[in-house]
Parts: sequence; C-alpha cells; structure tokens
Amino acid sequence: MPEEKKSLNFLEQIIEADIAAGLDKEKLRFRFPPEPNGYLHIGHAASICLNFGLGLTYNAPVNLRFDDTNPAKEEQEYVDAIKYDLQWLGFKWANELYSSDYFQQLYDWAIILIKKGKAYVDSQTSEEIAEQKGTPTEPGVNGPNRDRSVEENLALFEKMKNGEFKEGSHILRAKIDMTSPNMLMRDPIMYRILKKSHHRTGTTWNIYPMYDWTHGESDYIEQISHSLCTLEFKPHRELYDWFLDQIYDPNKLRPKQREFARRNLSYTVMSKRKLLQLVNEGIVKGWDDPRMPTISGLRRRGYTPNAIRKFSEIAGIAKRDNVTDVALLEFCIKDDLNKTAPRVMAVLNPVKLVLTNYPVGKEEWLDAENNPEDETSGSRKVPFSRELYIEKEDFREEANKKFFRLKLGGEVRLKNAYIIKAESVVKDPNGEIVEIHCTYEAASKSGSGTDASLRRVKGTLHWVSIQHAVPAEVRLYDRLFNDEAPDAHKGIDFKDFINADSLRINRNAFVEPSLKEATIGDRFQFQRLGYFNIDSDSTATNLVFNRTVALRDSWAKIEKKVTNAQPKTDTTMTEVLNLAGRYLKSREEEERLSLVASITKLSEKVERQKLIELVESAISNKEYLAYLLLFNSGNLSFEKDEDIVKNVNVFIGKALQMKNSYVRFQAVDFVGNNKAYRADYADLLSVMSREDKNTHIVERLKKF
RNA sequence: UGAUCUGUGAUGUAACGGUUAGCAUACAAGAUUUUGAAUCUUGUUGUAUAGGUUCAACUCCUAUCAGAUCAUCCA
Repeated sequence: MPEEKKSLNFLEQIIEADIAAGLDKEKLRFRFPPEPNGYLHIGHAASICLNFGLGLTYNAPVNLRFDDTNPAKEEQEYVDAIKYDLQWLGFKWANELYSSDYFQQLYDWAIILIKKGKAYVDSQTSEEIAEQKGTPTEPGVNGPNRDRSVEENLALFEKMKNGEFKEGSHILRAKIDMTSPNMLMRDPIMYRILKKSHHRTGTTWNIYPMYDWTHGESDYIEQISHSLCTLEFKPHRELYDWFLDQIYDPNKLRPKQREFARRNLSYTVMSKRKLLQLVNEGIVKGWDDPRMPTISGLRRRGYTPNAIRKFSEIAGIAKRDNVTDVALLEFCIKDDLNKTAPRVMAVLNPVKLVLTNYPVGKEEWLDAENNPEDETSGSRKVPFSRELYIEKEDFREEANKKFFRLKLGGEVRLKNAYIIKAESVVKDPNGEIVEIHCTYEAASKSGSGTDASLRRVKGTLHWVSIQHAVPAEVRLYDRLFNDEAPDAHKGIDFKDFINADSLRINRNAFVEPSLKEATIGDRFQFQRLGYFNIDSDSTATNLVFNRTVALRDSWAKIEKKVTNAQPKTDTTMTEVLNLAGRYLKSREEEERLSLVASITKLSEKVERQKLIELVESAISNKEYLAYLLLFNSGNLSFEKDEDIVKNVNVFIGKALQMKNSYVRFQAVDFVGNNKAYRADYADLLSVMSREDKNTHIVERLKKF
C-alpha cells in the first residue's frame, strides 16, 4: 500500500501540534467572520476554503459569524449576499451567528473590567487622545481621565449606554500601558457612542463595541479553538490575548488567534474599499460585473464553485506576501469546464461561405458530440445547408504552410460535416471579401465511415448554417488592469492602471440553433474559441453570452512569433538586463559598482530612441533598474523635448514609486541629474524625503 | 529612528537537520488530434547575501539586504 503522505500547511501543523499536546479533537471549532459591509471576493474564498476545509478534514463545526459592530457601514443586503455566495461555493456552516448577539454579554464584561480597574471612560476629543498615544517610535503618555474612580466610570458608562451623551463625547478604554511598543496596547478603545440604527438590534444600543473587544470574546463565547485571520491582525494578537485574560475561565477552551497571508491575484485589486470605488465610480457595472474578482462577479462570468475551490486548494496557504498569477485561476476553470461544458459551434466574426455544388434548399441534420471528454454526454443534431458562416480569420486567399485553415485551392474539414475546398471569392467594391465559394466532397461526411470520410486534412473549422443561425451578443472580457499589482505602487492611484479595453461587445455573432433552449447561467464551450455562459441580461429575443475564458491559442503564438521575428532580440539589451538582475541580487557595493560600469559601457551601443520606446513596457524591477542605469550612464542625453517627455515622465513617475529601493534610488538620481524634470515630481519628491524608509534615498534627496 | 513579521525558479507552494530541493501553473519541444483545445512524453529556470554551528543547513545562530505591518471613536 503506497501510503501517500499529504503535506500539511503551517496552520494544519499548528492544529496537529495542539492535538498532540492534548487538545481534544472534539473541541476543534472554526469560524468565518465577515463584516457585512461588502461582497465576498476571491481573497475571501481562500479564507472560506481554509476554515471550512479544516472543518471538513477534522469533522469540526464551522460557524458563520457576521462581525456587525459598526452600524454605520453594515447592511442586511450584504448579509444576504454573503450567505448566498457561501452556499453557492458549496459550504455549510454549523451556526449562523452575529457579533451583535453578544452585545449584552460584552457590556456585562465591560462592567467587570471597569470594576477591576481595567477600563475607564475617557472624555477627551479624538485629537487629544491621538496626541497622547505617541508614535511607533515614541511612547505615549497617560491622559487626565485615566485615574477616574470606578464609581465615576460606572456612572459615565451607564449614561453612555443610555444615550445621554453625544457621539464623540466619551469612550470606554481599556487601561493597559501607554508606553507599550505595540500601539494597539496603548489603552485601546472598547466602546464608542454611535446613535445609529443597527440592522439587527435597531436602536437598542447607543454604544457599540470595537473590533478588538468583540472578536476574541466572540470566539470565546462560541468556543472557537482556532481563530484564523490575515497577517495584518498579527499586532492585534497581544490585545486579543489581553482581553481574553480578563474574562477567561480556565475550565473552558481558550481560543487561539493565528495569522496567514491574504491571497492576492495579479491584474486586479482585492480590497473592499477599492472594489467599492470601482462600483461607485461606474468603472464596472456593479459588484457582480464579470470583470470583478468578487464571487458574484466570477459566478456571472461563468466560473464554477468547483474551480474556485480547486484554485484555493492548489494555491495553498502560507505567511508570505503573494501575488498569484491569474493564469492559475484560469487553469482551474478551463480544467473544470473542459470536463463538463457541452461543445457547441458559434461564429463570432462571420463571413459567408457558399457550397456551390450543394443542392439549393437541401438541409441535413448532422450528428455532433456534446463532449468528447464525457462519454455520458451524448450527441445532438446540427443543421447543415448550402450557405454557412465561418470565422473571417479562418480564411485567407493566400497563406504559407503553417496556416492550417482555409485558403484558395486548399482543403479543410468542416467540423461534424464535410471536407471542402475553396475555389473563389466574391469581393465588395472596397476589396473586402463578402463570400467564399467552395465545393464539398459528398462522400467525406463525418462518421459515414467511407474512405473519403477518413481522409485526413490538416485543418478543421467550426461553422453555422446561415438559415438556421441564431444571432447573439457576445461579451469579451479582458483583465481590468494593465498592471500585475495595480495597488502596489506607492502614491500611484490604482485606477491609473485601468485597462480601457476590458470589455468588448460583439453584436454580430451567430450560434447554432440548439442554444435557443439554453437558460441563464448555462455554460458551453464554443469550439475552437473558448468557454462562454449565458448572462443574466439575456432574453428570449437577445441571447447574451459572456466569455468566461478563451481556449489556449497556439496559433496566435505562432503568428505573433512570425510578426515579431523582424525586430530580432537585441543582444545588448539582454546583456544589460542580465547585469541589472545581478545588481538586484548582489549585496556587495563593489560588485554593484562594477556592474554599473559594465552597463555604462554597454550604454554606448544603445539607441536613445529605442530605449525610450522600451521604457513604456517596463514591468519588473530588473527592467526598471536596467533602463534607469542606462539613463544615468551619462551616454544618452535626456533634455526635455517633446518626443521623450511623455514616456520618460511616466516611467520615472512609476519608478519613483516602485517597491525596490534600488529602483527608487536610481530614479531619484535621474531626477537629481536632470534638473528639468524636477518640477514634475516636486510633490512626490517632498513626500519621499519625509517618508521614504531607505536612508540612501533620503540622503540623495538632501543633495538636491 | 522603534517594534513585529516575511524572504525557496516566471508564479503559487512542499521539504521542519540527512537521497539528485518535490508538486502545480507558466514557458519550450515532440507525439497525438475531425477543437492549432484537451491528452501524453520530455525539457528549462530556484533556497536573498555573508559568516557561523554541525559529519551534514532550505531548515539552527549572527549580521546585512529587501519587502510587509503598526497612531480610524473601521474591521
């Protein structure tokens, strides 16, 4: 028996260790705690699959707990949407719970803390409080209300609760340590006055607990064994534990907070705030726009729950910052749909094809397999006739051997039908091809078993019969952003990277008649094109399809290679890029200097104009650094003239905000050496001189 | 300037002191093909750097470098 050892992620290892240390397996319990202030996205899916996955592997309950402690931002609409998404993903929660269910318990505990002298009412303004809080590098100081008597605190807190004070006039704070290196421990706020109606408790409460006071205690009430959250909560753990210490009963299970890295996807953004902006500013059509990384967007786009779960599984979970390639997500959906989606024929850019030797008025209904990957899927009939549509791109009057499609005098098979030969074309006055005239070989009918039908021709095309074709609208989506990590550039608004071409609507498409029966949400493979589903905008008279994802297209790659062959790869530039790569890895000042010298030497061979064109497409640190080093080599001049201003300005602007400090340094150096550019970045540079963490950069800026 | 955390190919992850650093994606080549898809086979790229501990280091220690997080009456 080959017993395969499944590798555990670090959280599973922690759980295993806890069990080994004596934790009763029966006591394992998890939770998924969304705040109902937005829609779930693919990043949440990681957390969902993690928590519910652990529930499944350990046969432990998983609670769905809405963290609804801020009535200003939360709405029932979101609660419903979150529940729907979770169910759609295929997960079942043990209990549906709300932090607001615990408001009374939390209040009672707060009273205990006050009585123990561990909490006090502060009546200062938020500005005063912020001032006393200190900074990460300087300790805070105690405020004047810190030593109020228990009686006074109790009385004030009671009045806060009863609504006798205005919002902002008082808060309840934990009394911990104003000098703690952890800012969160400097007397954090437990309650604030908020005279807002809550979506569940109405106007019962005038005070609402803060996240830190709520979360750990809620975990404790629910007896959650492992409270898993994202990395940015790491500093909260100390507070989480402190709050638990105050009310913890040693006979009960004590929850444990552990943190993992949130999942990021390339070419999109993943924060609720930014997604909300895209919706509010009309950049997308709603939370469920098929370009959105939300669960509802992916659903509308045609993704399956299976694919999303598979993605979370193979992407895994760890503690390092990551930007996962969307290609991985796309692989998951293609893999799933390949096995499940029925194949159909649709023509997106039609051109008319006439079979001159096929009888006028004749119609045949040919067999077509629904899915060769699935033997149980059966077959359907598709109508064939004298006049057909094929894709414009599938025909060329002349083409080389690599073009497997139809060309004059050439043969090709029509999928599920006959082998045809192109004889002539009809053009309109503009020279545009309007008809392709072909002959067909009657004996070559698919599946007929004749010698002619078994003959192999290199290309196979999809088609639809004109008289039977159903018109359709097809929406083609592309990535929403042009940049791999649009929100990872300091100071640049992520919206600057919006891809203006992320949606193309095609209203000239035709699909085979079997699709008339299809209903909203149905998924198909349009053969040779991609996977598509029926959008919710679709009606009986106007079929609307979304392209979920295109099929892999090797032909496009071959073609691209041919067209790109002329500007042969520049060996000098490759060399420069290699040197820049070594620069980034090197830790020796000396080595770096010698690398710079090599690049300076090479810069003599680089053409100024070419470099300026290249700069536009820079993505990686290596590229940025290479180009900047060339700029700074002194061999290429960059006076501000019209032809370079645009590219170089954009490039330098981005470079100044790259994460890598070598890149930023070189960009600063460039601006330092080329005074003409300085004004363009004045604001940015002043921000940098204050905030940049790299001392070399700050020093360089001082020399300006 | 401080505290805390994190660095494994192009990307995401595994190996928890002991084979040649594994898996998946991506990329490339070939086979196959009535989808230039899928499938199959093969291949390419990696432990941030420098020291140390050890018979043995991706793994432990130190330093350096790089990145992230930390002051909302948000969560």
